[in-house]
Amino acid sequence: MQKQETLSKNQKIILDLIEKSDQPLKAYSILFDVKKKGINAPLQVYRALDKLVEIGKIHKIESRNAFIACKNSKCQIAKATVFSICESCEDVTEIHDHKLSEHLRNFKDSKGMKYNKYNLEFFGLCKKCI
Amino acid sequence: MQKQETLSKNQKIILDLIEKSDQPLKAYSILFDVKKKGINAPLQVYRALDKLVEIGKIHKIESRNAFIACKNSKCQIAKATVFSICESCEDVTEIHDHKLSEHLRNFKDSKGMKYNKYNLEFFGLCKKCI
DNA sequence: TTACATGATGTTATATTATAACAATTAACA
DNA sequence: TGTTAATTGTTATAATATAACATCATGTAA
Ligand SMILES: [Zn+2]
Ligand SMILES: [Zn+2]
Ligand SMILES: [Zn+2]
Ligand SMILES: [Zn+2]
Repeated sequence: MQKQETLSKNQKIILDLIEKSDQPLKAYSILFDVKKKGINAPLQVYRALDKLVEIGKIHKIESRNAFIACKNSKCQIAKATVFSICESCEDVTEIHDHKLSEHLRNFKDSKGMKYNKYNLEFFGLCKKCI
Repeated sequence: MQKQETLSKNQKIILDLIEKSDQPLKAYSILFDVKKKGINAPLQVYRALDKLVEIGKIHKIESRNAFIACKNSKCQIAKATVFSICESCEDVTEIHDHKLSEHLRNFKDSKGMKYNKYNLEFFGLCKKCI
């Protein structure tokens, strides 16, 4: 079987929903919303989420246990992500900063570890909440 | 009442345990271990963990839902953390890299957000697991 | 010293997030 | 066409985390 190019039915339903939201969605809120489309169990949601994360269509915001669509065509693989998170209104934005990415991509620690992925989350207050 | 300087009984018990481990511990594994010391409920553990995180004695590894002691006297406040995580053996190390910290501390996004905290997790394979 | 405020504790119950295990179906492909 | 891998559906359960309430201890101030 060749590598999947098209999304499956459940994957499409769930990606659509996440893409329509500009903010991260939680798994059980997704579940609630897709029940009308015949997706009834948490596992169906988590399986689709896993796949979508794997192929880089969405990212997981680890500190929030929530999922947001990737709007950057460049990060087709979710291996290098940077987010800013407002601790007041919980607004989340994916950051694409070339200089920062370079710096992180080139980072070498003192232990000779080989990195293939990173996730950076900045916390603070957005303009509206300052 | 002035700001607390000494840790409470439960906080001490739980910090001791985490400091004895060089690897992150999960809340319910902590709970299991401290039952012999009279801590019986998850909430007692989570309350101590919250406090210890707040004062910078421990850090939460967000992608693993686990807690590790801070061994750096400088990061008394858990506001700027960098970790390397081996995806094979799950070994976690806190990274203190001056240049990287500077870069992250000085990072300004295009939206004018005011940051007071960040957390960066690198994933890969450690020397033993390559 | 009495009242008050704050922080910590103990306890029961419950909410939230995520996976195990198994059976059935669908889609690519040799 | 038979084989394999991916996906789906379903039930149950594991793992992570918080709500709500009562009590106790300690520092501050009238
Ligand atoms: Zn992205
Ligand atoms: Zn905000
Ligand atoms: Zn630290
Ligand atoms: Zn390793």
